[in-house]
Amino acid sequence: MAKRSAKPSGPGEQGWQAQKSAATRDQILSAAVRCIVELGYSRTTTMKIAERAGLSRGATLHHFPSKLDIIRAAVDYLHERRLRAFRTSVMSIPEGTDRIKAATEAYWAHATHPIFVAFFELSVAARTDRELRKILQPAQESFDEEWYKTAQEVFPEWQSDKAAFDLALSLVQHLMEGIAISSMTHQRQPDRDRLKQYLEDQLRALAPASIR
Amino acid sequence: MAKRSAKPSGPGEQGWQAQKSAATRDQILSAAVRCIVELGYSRTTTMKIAERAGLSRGATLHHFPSKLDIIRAAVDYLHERRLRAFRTSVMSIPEGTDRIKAATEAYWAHATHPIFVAFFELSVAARTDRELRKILQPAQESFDEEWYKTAQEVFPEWQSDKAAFDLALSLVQHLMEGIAISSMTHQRQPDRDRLKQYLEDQLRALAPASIR
DNA sequence: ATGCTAACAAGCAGCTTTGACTGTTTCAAT
DNA sequence: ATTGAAACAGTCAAAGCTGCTTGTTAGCAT
Repeated sequence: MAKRSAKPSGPGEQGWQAQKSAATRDQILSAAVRCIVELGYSRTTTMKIAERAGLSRGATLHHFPSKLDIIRAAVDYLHERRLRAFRTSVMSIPEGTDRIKAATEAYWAHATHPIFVAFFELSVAARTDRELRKILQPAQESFDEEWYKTAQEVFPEWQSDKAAFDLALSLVQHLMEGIAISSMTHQRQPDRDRLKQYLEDQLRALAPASIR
Repeated sequence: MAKRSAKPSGPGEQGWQAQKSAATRDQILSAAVRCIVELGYSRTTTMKIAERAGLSRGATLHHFPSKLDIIRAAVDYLHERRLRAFRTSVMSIPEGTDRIKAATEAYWAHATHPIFVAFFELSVAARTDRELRKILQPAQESFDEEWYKTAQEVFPEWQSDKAAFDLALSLVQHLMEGIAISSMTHQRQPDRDRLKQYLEDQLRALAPASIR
């Protein structure tokens, strides 16, 4: 076998083992998320996760001693990525463009992303699973806060009419998620685009004139 | 033991056994629905169902040879009651009243009813369970049709503007269900009443002047 | 009254999943 | 080089769930 770099551990770098370990951890969590999306939460087993991660079941159990530990880590993993994806997509809205259209598109992209599907699966399972709910709740609340703050940053001049702003956010959130969930469970939804267009129009009506 | 009526089986009546059997069937299905609502679909087992129905597991397996048979029957059971509840609540709207308010209240009552919760649980499970989806799909489609027809009957003069009518129905359905689902998973939703009021206002804007 | 059948009860075998335990290889420090 | 620890792999017992099969009671027809 080829000898690797003799230097064991630089200041910022980590050793081979730690690096490999982190990579494997990510593989496991990624596999767990894929399982949740493809099989649903209840059919997600440690074996299926290991299989998709290309590891033995013993290996995954080495990194995460119990199934719930995987889920716990997967929630953090999902939360981080959801926040990042959402923030970057919203923040990348150019100055002069139609912010309302861009923001609704951003939320729609979020609500149809596999990450959202995974969160949704977990949320539904958490309804009847106290342990899971305890794990999930902080992430949900954190995301809600963050998305509210982000919206405030994108529409600073809307803060003059806080009631309308809050209503608009609620409307976006619940309607978008209603449509997205409906498109997950029922497979057809003929009015999706029309509803999205309608939502945009209504948001414009709620927004101050300066946003239009 | 007291002798029961010697007449074995009148034309419309059924014998003791058949009557008892039907009652037990209903107990089982009712227990199954309670399980789905309280435990979620995946944690609903034949043992838990039997326990809640006050029967042995063997007895339930006598009436429904497999678990999926119970689910199949439970879907029909739910579908029937959902339709009946929805129809009666909508049809009982008095002539002179605010039909839009009454109809939205009716849909809200439907979306927060345990029957809807059960259907929702099943829908989510069906996303990743082909067998269950095959069972559920007809009931879903049937309900969608029925609720569309019912709405047409309640608002006959709205049929002049079919596009607006369809949009309004989609809006009600997706927004209401979005709110309802959100209130199942997240436990708080401060803007629920405000959103409901907003929805009503928007429906009035979509409706022809004759409805107001 | 006497079979016959339906309504239940109870136990058993097989499968799946989980967590723990044991063994093996690879890395890193002395 | 050797020793210790971490990263894996594989096996095992325990528990839960399902469906089948056998046994018991109660209604129904002849």
